[in-house]
Amino acid sequence: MVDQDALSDGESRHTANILGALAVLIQDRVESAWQSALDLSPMAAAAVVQIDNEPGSSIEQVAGRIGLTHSATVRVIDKLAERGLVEKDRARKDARAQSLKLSKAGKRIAQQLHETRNGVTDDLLSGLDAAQRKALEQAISAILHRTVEPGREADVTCRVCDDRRCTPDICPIRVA
Amino acid sequence: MVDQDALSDGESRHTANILGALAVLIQDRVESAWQSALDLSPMAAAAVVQIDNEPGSSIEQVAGRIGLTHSATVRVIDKLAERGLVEKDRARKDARAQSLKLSKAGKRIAQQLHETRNGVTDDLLSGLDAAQRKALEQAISAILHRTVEPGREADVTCRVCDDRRCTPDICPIRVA
DNA sequence: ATTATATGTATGCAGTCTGCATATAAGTCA
DNA sequence: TGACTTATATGCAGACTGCATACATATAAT
Repeated sequence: MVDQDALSDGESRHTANILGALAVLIQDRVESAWQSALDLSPMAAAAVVQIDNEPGSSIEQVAGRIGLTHSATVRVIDKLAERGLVEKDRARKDARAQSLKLSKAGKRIAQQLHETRNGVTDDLLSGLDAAQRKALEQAISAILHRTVEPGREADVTCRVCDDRRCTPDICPIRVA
Repeated sequence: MVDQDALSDGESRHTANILGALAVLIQDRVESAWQSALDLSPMAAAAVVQIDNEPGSSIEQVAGRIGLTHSATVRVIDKLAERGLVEKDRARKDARAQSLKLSKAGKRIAQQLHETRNGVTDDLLSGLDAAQRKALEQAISAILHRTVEPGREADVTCRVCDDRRCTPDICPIRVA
C-alpha cells in the first residue's frame, strides 16, 4: 500500500521520518534532564524562561507565550513561587495583574536550564563538520521561517529558547 | 556573561538553539494533531505503532520500546483495548504474557497516525529544494547515528516511526 | 516432586499536570 | 452609578504516571 503523501520522492519520505525521530530524541533528552537535574516540568521551564526574558510580565502574558490556559499557568507559577524561584508583585499600573520576576535563585535556575538544553543540542552538533553545520543551520532556518506562523505559534515554539543564542533580529521565525 | 559551552563557534550556538526550537515545533504539531484528530495521547500513539510493528508483543516488550513503566503501559493498553483498537490474548507459549495485536480499527488508526505525523514533517520539508533536503538528510543521519546509543534509547527514539519510511536497514540509528 | 526464584500482569494509591467553570477583584466606558 | 471587560484565583474532574504490591505462571535447584 502506497500512502498518499504530498512528497512522492522516496528520499524525502525517509528524511521526514528521521526528522520526526530527531525531534523525539531532543525533547526526550532535554525534558528528562530538566526533570532530573532541576526538578522542572517542561512548562515550568518555559515559564521560567519567559519571566526571565520579560520581567514584569503578567500571568496572562506568560500563559499566551507558553501555550497554556490561564488557570494552568496560575498553578505552574504558583509552584515556582512556592519554591522561591518566582516573585509576584501586584503591578502599579494595573492592580489586577501580577508583575512577575525571577528571584536570584530563579535566575540561577534559568541559566542552568539553558545550559542543560544547550548541552543536549551542542552534543548533537558536535560530530558535524563546519559544512554540515552550515547546511543544517540553513535548512532549519528555511523551515522555521517558512512554516511557523507569526503570533501565537511563533511564541510557543520559542518558549524555551535561549535569547543569548537567538536574538529577535536573527531568529528565523521572527525575521521578515 | 559568556557561557561555558563546548562549542565556541557563535554560528553553532545559534544552530543548536534553533534545532531545539524545531524539535518543540514538531512535537507540538504532531502531538496536538494526534490528540485532536485521533484522540490519542503521545504514549498511546507509540503503543499502537509498536503493536502494529511487532504483533504478538507482550506488554512488557511494548513498555520497553516506548519507555514507560510496566504499570503505566498496562493502563495505556487497557484504554486502547476498551476502545477496541487493541486485542489481548494470553500467549500460548507463556500463559503469563499477553499477546497483543491491533484490531481492524486499530490498524486503521495506526495508518492515520502515521499519515498525521508524516503530514507534519512533509510539510516542513516541502519548502526545501533537493540540495537542501539532501544536506538535511545527511546531517540528521550523522547526528542520529553518532549520538543515539543502541538499545533502549534507540527503541524509545524510534517509538513512533513509520516503518514504511525507515526500515531497519536504512535507519541511521540501527545501521552499523 | 517440591520449593525457591524469576517473570509477566494487574491494581491500589498518590502525585502531577491540565482544562473547564466559576468566583472575586479591579479597570473601563456608557 | 451600572454594565462590561480583564486578570487572577480556585473548586472540580479527568488524564497520565510511578511506586509498591498482589497474583499467576514459568524456571531452576534440591
